[in-house]
Amino acid sequence: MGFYRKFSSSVDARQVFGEMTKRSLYQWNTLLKSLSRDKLWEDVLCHFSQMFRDEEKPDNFTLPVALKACAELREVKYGEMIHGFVQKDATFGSDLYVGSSLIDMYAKCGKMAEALRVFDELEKPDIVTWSSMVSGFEKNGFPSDALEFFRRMAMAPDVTPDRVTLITLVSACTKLSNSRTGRCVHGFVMRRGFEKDLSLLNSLLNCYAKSRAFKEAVNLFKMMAERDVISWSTVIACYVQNGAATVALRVFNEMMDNGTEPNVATILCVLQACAAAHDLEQGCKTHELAIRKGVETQVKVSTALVDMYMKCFSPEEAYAVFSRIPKKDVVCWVALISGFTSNGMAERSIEEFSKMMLENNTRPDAILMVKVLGSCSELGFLEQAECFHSYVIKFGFDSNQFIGASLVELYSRCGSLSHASKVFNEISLKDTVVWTSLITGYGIHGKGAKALETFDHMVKSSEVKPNEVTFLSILSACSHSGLIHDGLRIFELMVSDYRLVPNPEHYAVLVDLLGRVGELDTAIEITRRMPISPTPQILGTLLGACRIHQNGEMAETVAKKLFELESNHAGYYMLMSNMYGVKGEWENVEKLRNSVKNRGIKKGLAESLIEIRRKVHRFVADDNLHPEKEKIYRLLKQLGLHMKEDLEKSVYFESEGVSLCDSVYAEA
DNA sequence: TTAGGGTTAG
Repeated sequence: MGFYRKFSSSVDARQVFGEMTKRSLYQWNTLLKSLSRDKLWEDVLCHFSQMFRDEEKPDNFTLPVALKACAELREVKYGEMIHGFVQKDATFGSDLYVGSSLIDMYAKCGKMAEALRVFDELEKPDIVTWSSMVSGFEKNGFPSDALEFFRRMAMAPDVTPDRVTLITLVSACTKLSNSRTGRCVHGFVMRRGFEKDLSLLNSLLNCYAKSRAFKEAVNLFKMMAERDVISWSTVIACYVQNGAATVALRVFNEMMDNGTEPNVATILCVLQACAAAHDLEQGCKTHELAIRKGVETQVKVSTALVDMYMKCFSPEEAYAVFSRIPKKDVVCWVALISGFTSNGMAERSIEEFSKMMLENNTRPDAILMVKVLGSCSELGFLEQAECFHSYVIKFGFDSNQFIGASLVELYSRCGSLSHASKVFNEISLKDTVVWTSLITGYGIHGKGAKALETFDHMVKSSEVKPNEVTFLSILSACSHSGLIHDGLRIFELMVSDYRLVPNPEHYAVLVDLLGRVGELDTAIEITRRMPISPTPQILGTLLGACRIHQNGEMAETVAKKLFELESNHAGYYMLMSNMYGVKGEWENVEKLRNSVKNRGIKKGLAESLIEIRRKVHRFVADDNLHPEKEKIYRLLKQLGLHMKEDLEKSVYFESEGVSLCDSVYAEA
């Protein structure tokens, strides 16, 4: 047996090797293999160099191991040296093991031209060398070249793709979001007898999920004979990404009943589902699961928990998790800061941001800055906006388009359209988001004509195209300024010229536009004729319009439908109750309020509370409306309790910012 | 007696 034996670790191998006085080539190879098995790449190269010094000539077994180490360490210079050695010796020229290792080394070091040169010199490449090329293109960000190379391979004689090739290919399709090719590969997989290959099917599942082939993903999952934790997690994430968070949670429970043990990745996507479904109960259960598995303080898990608690309207629980994170990164700060803002606590966001800057061990990035500017814009203090603007310039973020757009939005929300348009004009490369921000700014200040002018300018003088959000902004601007004909024209433009499919929000704005000017019949007609079924948001808007124009009969019809769809949104009940109130139908008011109480509607109340807070903030932020904003703002700090105690009254005044603020002011 | 390519949930 001699030196050869299966070492349980490279430590044993090295020890035995060290004690030897004379080493054969085979013994060198065994040692190198053993080191590579333990991923001790530096040691591999170190011993490989030693081998040269001992004048032992490496053979076709040694070279792949050394090249693998170069690939893993991205040591292209060393790899090139080995390549030089290979070229001097004709015996290596036709060796496919050496060839594929060279290709892989160059590919991993990002040198695809060199990899291709090696490949082209091979007389008869086999499946592994072909696959190495496909994988190289895929890894270096050229997925379409990977597909092209695969096509070349399919034409070559004597090579048949195996499971590794197919997995690489599916990965390329995923990167291209190309579910069509994914489907072809799927067909091939089934025909060639790979239909039971779990990793391959999981890759396909992921490809469908990522390339918006929702139905295909679900169908594939349903017909899989075997599923592992990856299959389940992929499909759960797929449901979440397609807006079906409740289904995602159901699938998760099915997975647990099935006896599949969840892991960190599962926990992460389930937390996302809880956040999207605002399901605090399931969220807490998942939190317990994370604790039991000992992964709660992993920064990704904690971040997902912070996000979940924030989206479930529990900012203090979120903060508790956040404060336990041992190594905070910029992403978890983003979750905290944006979470406070969306809970109507923008001031807290700014405080936390200051803390982060003081701690001085996390560098803000562009995303964080966008969030902070967003928090600032919720508060609406011009001086603070200017301060953050100078910060943005100081740290060199001002060339970022997203930040540019946020600044435009910030200044317009602070009531300074002149600052907003100044920032806008200074942005050299204006993308759709930047244009949209300015249009939105004009819209929220009731400057519909300016918004239309900007929109026209965007369409005529720039190369960027308006998208769904731009249309939502411009439609909303028209609605707020009562520009009904322009609004209808724009809606038509969106559908016929830009071929954009209106989403429920667009229909809601359209209904709002018509509702505001009393065109209730037309609004109803539109909800009947639109290709989607009416959402609570659309019906809610319609109900709001009925209230403005005091059309009780229509309101009751709409409300009936609305309550069927959304039975626990307190705001809609309050809207209806308000209508009855105005007409003095107190019996109906009482009936509705009781039904709210009996249903134990809480989440809806929390949502309304946040909405109200936002509205008050915005109202207070507006310079023109209130010169004493600082004073009121201090009072608003104590708002939480006041609002909760007097919630119904607050909701009652929801759309009249002035009355609401006055009532808060008076109370305090 | 020893050697080469791969992926997937977040």
